[in-house]
Amino acid sequence: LPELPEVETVRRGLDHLYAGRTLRALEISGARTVRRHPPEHLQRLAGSVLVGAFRHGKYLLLHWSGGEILVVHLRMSGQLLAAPAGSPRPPHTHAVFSFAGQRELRFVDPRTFGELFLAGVQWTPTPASPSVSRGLPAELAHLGPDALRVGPSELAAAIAGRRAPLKALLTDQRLVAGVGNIYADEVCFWAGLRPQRPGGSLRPWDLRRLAASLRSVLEAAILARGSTLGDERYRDIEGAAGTYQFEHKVYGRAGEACTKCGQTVQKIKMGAKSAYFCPKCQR
DNA sequence: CGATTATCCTGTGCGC
DNA sequence: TGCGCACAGGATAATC
Repeated sequence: LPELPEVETVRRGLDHLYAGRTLRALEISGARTVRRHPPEHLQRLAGSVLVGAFRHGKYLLLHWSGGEILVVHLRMSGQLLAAPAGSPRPPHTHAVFSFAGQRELRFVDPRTFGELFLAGVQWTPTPASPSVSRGLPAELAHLGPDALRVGPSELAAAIAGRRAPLKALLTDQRLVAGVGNIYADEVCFWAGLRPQRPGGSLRPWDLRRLAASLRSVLEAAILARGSTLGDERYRDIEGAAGTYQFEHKVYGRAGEACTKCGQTVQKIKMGAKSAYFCPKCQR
């Protein structure tokens, strides 16, 4: 579910509610929640203060006073929810972080695709290897630049000359980190480009519009605190829905009239995913 | 090298 | 009502 705007909204909530607070205890109950190292390793965070919450693409990075970095990815159905300690826990609560001041942070994830792990935890220590690449933990070194920090020329370089469809390039986290199915479609709409256009077919002005659209769509979506779709799976850390779904131009609007030109919004299959676009506004 | 496909899961909504 | 099936915001490994 969550793409960059939703993850950024959660990040801000984490920073606001938990930065500066001491983690008293943590429980990991989900069998698949921590899979890159033994779940017990997370216990070393107990007693640490959350220094701050950061984000790269769709990954959250929680920095602790002991120097540890807890990486969180919500994948398809994960949520981080703040709650008073002891209040009833929702179904599929796989991890609970208990902070000083009787506040809990729950990791809830029905589909169990989401994960938590401590960055840099190795099965066997590798003394000389640098654990940070481009300022990121080694586990995230494969990610491209964050979609909000990518420059127009950097974006153009990732797309120019590529045969793959524009949407596949935009959602390839190795090229640009943070764009998923919803925002790829919305960015393509604002850029006036069909999602199936080969990257290499884009002209310089197309690439400029694309870079501008990427930024403006993501910024507007963050202002709206993300998109909460019909299944209500995305909620911010305090349980509030986002409102950017009301501003969607094409995503999920197949068969409806384009708000700009009145043409019928089309839905096509691109690989396993659907893509939505306006055949008149997007070429 | 690049594009499809299968996989990990649960929940929901649809057609019959 | 109830059943089976398709589909869902993601990422990655395998396969052609």
